Amino acid sequence: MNLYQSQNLKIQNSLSGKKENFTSINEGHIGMYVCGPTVYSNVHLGNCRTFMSFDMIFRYFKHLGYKVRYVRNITDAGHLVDDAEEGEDKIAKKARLEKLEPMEVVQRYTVDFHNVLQKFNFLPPSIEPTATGHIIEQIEIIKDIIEKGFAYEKNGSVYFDVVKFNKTNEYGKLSGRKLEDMIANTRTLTAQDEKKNSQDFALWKKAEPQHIMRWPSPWGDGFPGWHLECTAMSTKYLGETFDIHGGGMDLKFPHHECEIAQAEASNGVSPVNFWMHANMLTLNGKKMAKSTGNSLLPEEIFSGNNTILSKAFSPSVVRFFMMQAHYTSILDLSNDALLASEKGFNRLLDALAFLPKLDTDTASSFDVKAWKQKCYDAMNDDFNSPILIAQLFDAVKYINLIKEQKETITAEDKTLVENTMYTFVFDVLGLQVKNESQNDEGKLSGVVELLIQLRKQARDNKDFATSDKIRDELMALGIQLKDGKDGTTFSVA
RNA sequence: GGCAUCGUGGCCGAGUGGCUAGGCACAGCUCUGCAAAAGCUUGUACAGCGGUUCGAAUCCGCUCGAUGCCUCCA
Repeated sequence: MNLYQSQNLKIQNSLSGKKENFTSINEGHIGMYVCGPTVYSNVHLGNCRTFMSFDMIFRYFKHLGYKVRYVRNITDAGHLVDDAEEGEDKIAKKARLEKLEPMEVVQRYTVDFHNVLQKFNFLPPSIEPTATGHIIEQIEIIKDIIEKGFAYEKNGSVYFDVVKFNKTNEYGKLSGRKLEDMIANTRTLTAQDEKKNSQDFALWKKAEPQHIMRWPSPWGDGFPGWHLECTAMSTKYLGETFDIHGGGMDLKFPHHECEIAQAEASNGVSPVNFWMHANMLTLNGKKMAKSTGNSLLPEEIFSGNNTILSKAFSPSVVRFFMMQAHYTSILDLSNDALLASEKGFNRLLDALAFLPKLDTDTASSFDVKAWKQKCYDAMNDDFNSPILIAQLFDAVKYINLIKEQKETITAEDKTLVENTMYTFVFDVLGLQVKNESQNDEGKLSGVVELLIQLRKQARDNKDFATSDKIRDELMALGIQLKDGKDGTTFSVA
């Protein structure tokens, strides 16, 4: 029996606005699609939060015993920048500025993206398809939508007829918008002469002569519209209707709304059972976005090379910080919050490291089985990682009290606590024990151990002047000695 | 302007019609030669005003404030 059969998982569905019991379309299997990054610059921390939320979700599904096909695309075809730069997409623009081929830009930032995700300990998705690798599929969908009467061609471009679609379907059901309101409130744009209606969106865009990224199509040379790639790739790899579609909150409208329209127009069925949206990471109370410059790169946090934070933070600390908030809540990044997370995370790791050394007893003074289920209950309630972490700290307290001999644990329960802690901390939350480079650390610890011995001799001889000198001078070098019952340890700041 | 979300103790951040979230900081205690570190213990908060209710921080209304989307964006 698989775990998922005994755990009652609920998921907040953006489509209904409610928390719903989760069942997959095919027993034991889950198809999940998450909108990936546009690779025209370095991935920033805000992007990472969304992917991290879904990484945690992916990990929990796997832990529950589901076979998951997790598809996360790479958008490498670029989108239009704005009307002032009609016909030139983001990737082509950047390429010109940097004197690079568009695919060179794509390659550079795809590599950067993967590097960052690896540092954050992300599991790779099952399939990571690219938009440019699925031009044929996208063209086929456009042809299909035109055939079904929901799109029209104009001057080499193809547009989706939202007004017509809305007569038989409901455009705006995901974002809670009404088409009439949208039309009434649209700002007048300059270059929408080709569109029948302001809310129509491009499925295919004619390429101007200087446009580098271009493909032949039945409507002439051009490139696919903004929303089509996700429909093409999700349908290809997960089917016409699949279990979960995720992405950032900011993609809800228009991107995901358009995806629904395209899929329904083409396949006649609603594409997704559960729409999940991860909320924004803010910096100084504002959304992080590359376009406004209000952003932090992961590398800047790991290195401490930035003007916002007082020190460097490891990927696991950042990950722990993010996991302390629910994925549907806005999370504000600050130095104080990261410092607090770092301390808390270290306390968790310390307890975890001590766990195997605990003495066991004939009885447990703590209901370990009930605690374990509480951990599952937290995750089953729409992946509530902050509650899970609160439960983990309950175990930390318990472990520490056993250490102080104020609580007891049986050998069997100890194993259960160990397994459960490891499962949730490492497998589900994806946290890692800080990995210090072995070579230099080895030498350093040899030297410090020697000084610790000398200090102990001095202390035994009540030569506190010498012992304090060793302690204080090391502290000044950023090496802190920690006196415990079982001797002295140290940590490097 | 339209749509939506949110406003929780010093800070971060869960939750929710009656029952201690948790982390960090602060304080007290234990430990210590003194410290530091570590551990334990404690803290009673839910923007404002009105309403519903036996009971609301939680539901409803209004006000104020913040944010997101409406244009590429995780």
